[in-house]
Amino acid sequence: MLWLLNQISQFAPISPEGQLALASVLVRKEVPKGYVLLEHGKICRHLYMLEKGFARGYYTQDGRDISLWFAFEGDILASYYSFVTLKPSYTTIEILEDSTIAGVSYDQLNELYRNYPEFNLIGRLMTEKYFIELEERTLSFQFQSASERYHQLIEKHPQLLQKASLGHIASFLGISQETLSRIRAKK
Amino acid sequence: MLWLLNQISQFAPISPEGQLALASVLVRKEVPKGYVLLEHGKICRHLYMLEKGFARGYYTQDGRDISLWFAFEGDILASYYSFVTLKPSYTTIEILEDSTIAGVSYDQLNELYRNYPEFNLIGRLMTEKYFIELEERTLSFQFQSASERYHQLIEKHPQLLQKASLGHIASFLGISQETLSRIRAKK
DNA sequence: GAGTTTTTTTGACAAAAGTCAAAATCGAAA
DNA sequence: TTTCGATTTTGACTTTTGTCAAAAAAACTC
Repeated sequence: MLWLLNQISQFAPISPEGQLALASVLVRKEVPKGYVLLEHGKICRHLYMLEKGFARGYYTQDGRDISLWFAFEGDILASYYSFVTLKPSYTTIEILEDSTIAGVSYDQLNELYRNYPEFNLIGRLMTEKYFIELEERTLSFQFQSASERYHQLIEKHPQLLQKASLGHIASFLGISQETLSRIRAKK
Repeated sequence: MLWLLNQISQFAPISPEGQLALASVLVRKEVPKGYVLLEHGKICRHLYMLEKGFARGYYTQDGRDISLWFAFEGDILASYYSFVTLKPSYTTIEILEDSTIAGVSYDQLNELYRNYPEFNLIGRLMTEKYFIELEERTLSFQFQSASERYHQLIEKHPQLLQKASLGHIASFLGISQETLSRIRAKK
């Protein structure tokens, strides 16, 4: 429990009452490798943070799946889109390593927002953070070649090579697995 | 003034006091076509909304500029990245049609956030909205061909063809102008 | 450790997109 | 209207990436 409070209060300090209220609704779970946290087509009703482990989100298109993101420790596990709009998620969330997750349900979070407005500040700052990260990713598609995107990704997350398959990484970069293999081959 | 209050309160109702406070710090400006609202390298210290007119944000790379977004009425004009982090903006914001803009400065907005916490809710909801739009754009790069991206863009914003040059649109789609021209040629 | 399954790499070819240069078209100004 | 300048299109060619199939390598199971 403490861990998540700690993570969140890095965005903005939380009052003791807020901390208590959050702690009382927090859910903490151990989930095994292969577990599907959110299924395509279902509504995302929980906002989890990955305390320990590894996961990814992906779309399915014409039978093949395309990675949207990888989650490391401290990252959010949710379909923002579905969680915010309460519409069915396009994303499937798959646990890739035995993990510990902690989070709150949609209803509970909105209770928190209502009763402890300070959480709106945190919510805003976290959303801003993820917005900026996503912006960077969008720009990488617009500006960089596949090879540049790959090398930059590996530089930022060297662990990724141990944790995810090349197929997962290739689809994340928006290229075929063969192209990624060739990028890796040269130099 | 009323217009902007109206727009914003679509995200969440604002108390009369909040409305007054916002109104008292709002800036409203007429800016001519060609005006540069934010220069690359400068810190974005204002959050404007486009009341009327048309604008775009772009990066410059190797002498050529690449459109990041187009802004229609009701859209935000700012470099989120720079505004949130107070680091120099990579984006340049250019007014493409005589426009009316309305907004607040960084300091004033943070005063509002501090004195009227309800604005954090609005800030969060607006950021969420833009996050989801950006997510869609990112996916389009990962999933769709240039041709699909083009047709979808035009379907969503038919006015764009009247307002922006093909060069601007091509760079927004992440392709060369010649490729866009050829996409348009076939059917 | 042999055999099976999955992942990764390689080869051959096709399709998509980029580049450079020139031509055609469009629009505003004289 | 004519002209100048910018935008858009077209042509020829190159580079990048995709696809399908097969081979090689790695990981897993018994």
